[in-house]
Formats: sequence, C-alpha cells, structure tokens
Amino acid sequence: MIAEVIVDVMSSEVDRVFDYDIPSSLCDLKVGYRVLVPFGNRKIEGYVVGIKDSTDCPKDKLKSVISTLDDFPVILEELISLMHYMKSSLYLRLIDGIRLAVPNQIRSNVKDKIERIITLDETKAEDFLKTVSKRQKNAPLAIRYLNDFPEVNYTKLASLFGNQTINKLIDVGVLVEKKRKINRLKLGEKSNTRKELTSLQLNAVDKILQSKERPIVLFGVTGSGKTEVYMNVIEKCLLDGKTALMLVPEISLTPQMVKVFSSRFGADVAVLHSALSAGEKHDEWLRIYNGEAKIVVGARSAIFAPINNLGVIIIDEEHDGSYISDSNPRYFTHEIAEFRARYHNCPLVLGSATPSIETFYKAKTGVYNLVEMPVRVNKQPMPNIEIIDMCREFKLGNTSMLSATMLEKLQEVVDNKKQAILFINRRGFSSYLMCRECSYIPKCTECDANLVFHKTDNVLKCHYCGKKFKPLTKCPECGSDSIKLGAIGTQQIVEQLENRFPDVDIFRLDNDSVTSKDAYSRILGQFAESKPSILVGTQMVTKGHDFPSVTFVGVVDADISLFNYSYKASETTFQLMTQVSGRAGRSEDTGYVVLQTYVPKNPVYLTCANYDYLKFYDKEINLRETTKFPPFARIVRVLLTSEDDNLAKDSTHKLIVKLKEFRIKYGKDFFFLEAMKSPVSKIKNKHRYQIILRFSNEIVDSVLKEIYDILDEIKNNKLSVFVENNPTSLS
DNA sequence: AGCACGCCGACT
DNA sequence: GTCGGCGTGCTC
Repeated sequence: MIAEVIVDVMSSEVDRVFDYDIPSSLCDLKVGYRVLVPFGNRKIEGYVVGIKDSTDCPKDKLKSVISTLDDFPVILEELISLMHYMKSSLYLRLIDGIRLAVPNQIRSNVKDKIERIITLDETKAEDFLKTVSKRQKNAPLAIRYLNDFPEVNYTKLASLFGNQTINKLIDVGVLVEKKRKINRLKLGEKSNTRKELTSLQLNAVDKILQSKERPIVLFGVTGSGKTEVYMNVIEKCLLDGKTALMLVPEISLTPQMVKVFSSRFGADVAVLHSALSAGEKHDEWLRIYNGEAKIVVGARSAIFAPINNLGVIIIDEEHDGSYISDSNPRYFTHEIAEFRARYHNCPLVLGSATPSIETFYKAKTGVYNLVEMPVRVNKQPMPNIEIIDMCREFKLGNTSMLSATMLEKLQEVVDNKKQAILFINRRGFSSYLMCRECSYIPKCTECDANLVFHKTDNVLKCHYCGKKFKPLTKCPECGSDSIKLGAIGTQQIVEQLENRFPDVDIFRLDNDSVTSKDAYSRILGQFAESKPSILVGTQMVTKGHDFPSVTFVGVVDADISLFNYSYKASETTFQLMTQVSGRAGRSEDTGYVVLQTYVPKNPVYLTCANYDYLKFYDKEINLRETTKFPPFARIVRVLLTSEDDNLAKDSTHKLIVKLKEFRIKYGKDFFFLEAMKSPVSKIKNKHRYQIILRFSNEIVDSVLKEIYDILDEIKNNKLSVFVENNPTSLS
C-alpha cells in the first residue's frame, strides 16, 4: 500500500503530496497519522493524508515510511477534507492547515501530567500494625490518615509524614502506589445555575435545533439572554448523545463565559485558547480527542478542535473581528464553521446584538435563517446615549480632551459613589512619536513601518519585526526638539482626571499597564472593589467582567475607528459603540453614555444612540450595494514578497498583465484592479507588493481558481505569494 | 525550508 | 595544492 504524505516543511515548494510505500510492519497505518519519513537525505515528520493501492512515482524514487510518531491518528478525516477545502478556497499551504488542526503541544511531545496516588492495603496494614516497633512513630499515623482519606497523593503524604516513612511503607506493600493522569487546567465545580427561560428564549432554542440545513442568526439585543439559550441548546445536544463547539471572542479576556459554562456542565467542558500553557493545552486537546469532554469553549482556533459527533456549533458575538485570522493562515472562522456544520449536519448559530453586515444580509436574503430576541430578560431600559459635538466644545473654548458634559457626568458618578469607565479608542496610531514642527514620524529601517513608543522601557519598537530603537530627542528632518507623543493616550487622560478628582481611585487598563495575565485581572479586581472609581482604558475595557456599579461610560474619541480606512469602518464603529454602551447598563440605575465626536451628524452615531440596528443596517447595505463592496462583491488582496526587490516588482507586473486579460474577459463583473507597493513596503527585509482586486460574487469561484493557478506558476523559492479575501486591514 | 553538489577565490 | 564562499536544484 502507498501512503500520501504532506511533509512538515514550511515552504510552498514542497507543499504537495509525496507518496511513500507502507512497509508490512506498519500495515494498519491510517489516514491522519503523524509519521517519520525519509526526505532527500534527511528524516522529517509528515502527515498521512491518503492511502492508495498504487502510485505514479517511478520505482527508483519511492521510499518507505519509517515509523508512526503517535499511537493514534492526530488529524480527524473530517479535518483533512477541511484542509483540502481551505487550500482550494483560500490559497493556503496544506501544511499550514494541518498545523491548525494539530497544535504545537501535540507535535512537541508534551507529556501527560502524572499524579502518584497512594492507597492502603488494609490486610497488610493490620499485620504491619501488630509488628510495628515503637521507634516507628510516623508509620501508624500515616496508616490512620489513609483510613480517613482513602486516596492521597504522594507529595501530600510525604510532606505530612516524611518521605522515608512513606517509601518504606510502599516497599513492604502496606501502601500501594497508583499512577493517575491529571488535568492541568482546573475549572470550577458544577453548580446548578439553570434559569427559567422566557418565551422568546424558548422559541430561539426550538428554531436553532430545527435549523440543520442552514446556519441561523440569533439576533438578540444586549441582555436578551443569549448565553442561556446557547446552554439550553447544548444541553439538548448532550441528551442526544452529541457534542458542542462554542466559540467566543478573546476568551482569555472573558473568563466569566468559561465560569458560566463549567458551573453548568462541569467536567464536560474543555477550554481551548492561546493563553493556555503548553501542558494545559495538551491535556484539553486530548480530553476533546478522547471524547472525555463533550463541550469545547474556545477562541477562534478552537474551530479546529478534534471533536467528533457535533450536535451544534455556536459563534458568539459573531461580528467580532477576532474571528478573522489576520496572519499567515488567513481564514474566516464562519466559513470553517459552515464546513463543519455541513459535515455533521448540525445547526450553526451566529449570535450577536449587532450582527456583521454580511451575516445579516445573508439572514435577510434567506441564505441563513434568522431568530430574534428583541427584548431584554429583565425588561430594563438601555442606557441613554448622548452625543457630544467636540468641534462646538472647542469653539466654546474647551481645548482639553474631555467635554464639559463628560466632566459633569463623572462628577455625578463620584457624588453618588458609583463607577465610571472611560474608553480611549486609539487603535491605529496610539503612541507614535511625531515632530510637532514638520510632522516627521520615525520609521523602522527594516520594515518601513511607523515605530511605536513604549513608555515602560523607553524604546521605539517596530511591531512588525520587533527591532528596538532609541527614542529621538531631536527631529532628524528639521532639527526641532519638539518631538512629542502623536496621539492622546490613557496616561494623559489619567493625569487630567487625577487633578480633577484627587480623592477618587483611577485605574488604567491598556497595553502598558497590563504586562501579564495577572495584571489584567488584578486591575479589574481592584476597580471592582473601590467606589467611587474610574477605569480608563483601551479596547480592553469593552470586554470582560460585568460591573454592576458602573453607571456611566464615556467614549473619549469615538471617531478613530470611523476614520480608519476600510469599507467596514462604519460597521465596526457601530458595533464598538453599542458594545461599550452596554457596559453602563448592568445596574438597577439606568446607565448613561457620552460619545465625543467631531462628526455628530454621522448616521452611525444617530442610529447607535437610538439602538436602531435595523436602520443602521438599511443605510449601510444600500451604501455597500451602490459602491459594490461586500457582500455585493469580493475583495481579494494578493501580496507578493521577496528579498529581491526587482523580482517582486517584475512578478507583480507579470501578474498585472494576466489580470488585465481577465478584466477584459469578465468585463463589468470585474470592478477594480490596483497594484502598488504595500503600505508597509518592507517587513523583515522582504519587499512587499500588493494587488487589490474587486469583482462580483457571480464570478468569484471561477476567477479565484484561475488566479490561484497563475499564482502557483509565479511563486518560487525566492518569491512568496499570499492571498487574503475581504481583508480588514492593508498592512 | 534544508541540504548536497559544484565551481571559483585566498590561505595554513 | 585545499578550505570554504554561496548559486542551483531537488526532495516520493
């Protein structure tokens, strides 16, 4: 028999199937096994992706599989067909796909954590106690102890009675040692937290369970009780003997979701996200693989969990940007989820209070089903949102970052001994040094990217290659010494607030203050305990724990995500503002939100202030249709990189010539074509050119296939090619 | 990606 | 004479 093997080499040059003979010693080799194979003159790892009777490979070249590396196939067959699907639709290396399915922690041999459990052999113990000498004081005590606690781990016992004693007792057979595998990740105990469902929630559960033929959008306002719906759906799946996959954005920042699930489902829950330690990830992955855990709660990459017999897949906060992988294997979680749901013939739930425009469009046009929960469970009103015109504020003589209303409202919070959150929306150009005289911004010598200033260790750092530079004191262009931090940061706001409210605890939550996982929860913990208090921070404050005493939320600079150049700018701003506002509405008092903006008439803010998602959607979908942006078109970005600038440039030209032929062939379905040096034109000394294409949905499949074939011809070991579908950023 | 093979310059 | 530079080509 012949095995088709993908070799574990990170190069597109060898990213194809190689055939190997299966020796009779390995006759039960199956698809999905990790194997050792001879490759050239070395031995490397590979993955069996197929088994067949014969090969076209000439006999003198064919070699044999050396051995298997695990005693089970590490990739499910389902995931292997998923890899092929991803390769054809996303232009991705098979080996990149395989690495998504087989985490590092399984490839590098992380060992099971073994606990030594000591039990008592009662008959031997009785005999022993009869003959025990008076000098052995600890031995009888240890035996007594084990009468009370029949299973104790070795370390505990040795610390109580001395390891000499314990070892001796094991030697004579009075104590018996057993080895047991333990899970490194400790989740909370099961404690029933079941709630009575409203009729809206019951209806949603029913609709979801019936929606096996196509994905279903759960459109439920903040506080409508979506989590409870998810848990009831999952419960039904478990009763049917099936499993469930639940994705949440940035799970390391939302520990309460894991808490809610583990208190309802106990040890049936496994958790998967990138913040787990190697050992924890290894254990959780194997618990899922072995069918021990029936529910996977995880971040984006958990969509590749080795779970069988799926009864439902849920994507919570489906509009969240973290579902789009933005680096190397660039994939969109929803597409992978659709594939797996189809494979298992199970429902796929896309839940959100502010669905992404593309998702909601599919729900409106019948591609997806839709179920709505328009009412909050506790019937509480949403927080009031007030929009503040910062231009007017400036004209009135207030040149600070905080409007009069903002300060008034903060004063109110302080007077009432409540809590407030101030959100600084500074994604994009946070801490750049900039010359005030000539607007020069220091750049990385390797990457042509703006350097980011890190205050804590006083360096300028390139976020693309990690190279560090000394901060400038003088502008190299004009000689001026007024080089200052470009945009406002949390620091300045905190300082201003400390002057204004000297007796109030002010906490800061951003990348500079959060240096570790612990720091994050420590700051939030301190904030939760002090009143009155103000929490100032970046994106991090928009997610995470519920603070019932937060009655006010202020958005210092709402416009930043709106001016971000992307067709999704309005959408993400609407979603972000809605999410931030939700932080103010957890208490019995109605919350209050202040949005500071320089464009107060922008429909994004007007619809957002009225919680009118549908109106926002209508405006936005019309705009997308007239301007031919997704979901009415596909944007494809082809990125060519090489150390050889000329090669990259020439290849880009060659590609452009071919693409222009397509443009003629497909005519008006081909909307747009542009080639240029990538905005970040160099990363790690590789020159980057990009081509941006936009064409109608009708021709997506055929055009992409043709383009991918051309890319296969153009790329080589000196020139890498990457493709991104509907990119969110262009750097 | 790695690794060998191969064809040119300067060294104990 | 040979040690070693990195261009080129191949991997079932």
